[in-house]
Amino acid sequence: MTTGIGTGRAGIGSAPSPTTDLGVVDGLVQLSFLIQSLLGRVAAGHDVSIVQARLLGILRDREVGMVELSRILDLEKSSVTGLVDRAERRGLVRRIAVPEDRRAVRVGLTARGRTLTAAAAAELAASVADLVDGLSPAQQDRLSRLATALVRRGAQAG
Amino acid sequence: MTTGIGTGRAGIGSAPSPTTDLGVVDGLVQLSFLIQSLLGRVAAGHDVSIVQARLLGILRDREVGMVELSRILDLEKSSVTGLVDRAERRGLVRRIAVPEDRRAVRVGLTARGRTLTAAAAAELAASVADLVDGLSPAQQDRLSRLATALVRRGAQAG
DNA sequence: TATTGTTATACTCTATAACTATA
DNA sequence: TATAGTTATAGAGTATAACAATA
Repeated sequence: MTTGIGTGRAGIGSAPSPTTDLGVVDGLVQLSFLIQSLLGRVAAGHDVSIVQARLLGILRDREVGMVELSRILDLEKSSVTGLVDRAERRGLVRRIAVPEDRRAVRVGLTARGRTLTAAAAAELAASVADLVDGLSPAQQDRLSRLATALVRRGAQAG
Repeated sequence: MTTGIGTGRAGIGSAPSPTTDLGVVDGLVQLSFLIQSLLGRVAAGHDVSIVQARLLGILRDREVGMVELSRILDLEKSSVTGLVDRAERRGLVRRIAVPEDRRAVRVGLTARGRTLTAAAAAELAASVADLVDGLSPAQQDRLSRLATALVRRGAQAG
């Protein structure tokens, strides 16, 4: 990967032999870039950015208000306004008025957005599956558990 | 995390009990967002973006030409020009002429860039270490090996 | 001709500050 | 007053296309 980020104890500069373990810090950091790269390619194949893909993914099974979107995406409200504007302009999402609160809107997928999201999710799954298919089923299972544990812990810590 | 990205088989919508395994696809995707989030916070603490931090990390132990940077970062040459321009304007990197090839430049860290990079790398290491400190040493070791294997495979597949 | 790098242009993404409308 | 959301503005990040200089 040669991302160059991490502690550098096992970076590309220092004898990158195939048997050198990266360590947990560099390993996780470089793995995150690799997964983001896969995600970026899948998204680009549908002419959307990673952020747009993330927005679509969030909306897959629910309609979400702007404030909640900004919390989930960790973005300012105004950034979400622009994000949704651009997605709406491209016919992927729509703003839906909330009868009970006339200040609020909920954002939901259009039919086109739903189609794109389903296709991209399937491609991403295939792409990641391809990445891990060199691991044994037991290793894949361990990896899945470890990733799940970290994600849960990360969700707590914020 | 509720990133919403992945297959959705174990997404936030479907009974997010603490015992549900995310599966290897969603687990890796959500983990990648978590790590990137940690990285983004560390970088932001030094007033740089993730991309800028990545650039600095690459330059930690070598000087690199623009074309090679664009290959490593997977960006167009013109994007790298802008990236290096901004980093240079902030005194973090400098362009160094190459005597043997008067078209070329090599980009290297300034003293200030080096200081920032060392501090940020240490903070990132601490941040990731904190994330994984709930895992047993054996689990951390397994995780490190699995991440390393995937990164190596990803580097091959491109 | 090929390679290295920059410039011009146009978009997306993001934050800050100020604003409107509704609660 | 507080909340939901937008607008205005400025800057970072990115790609495409065209370019200059050197190999």
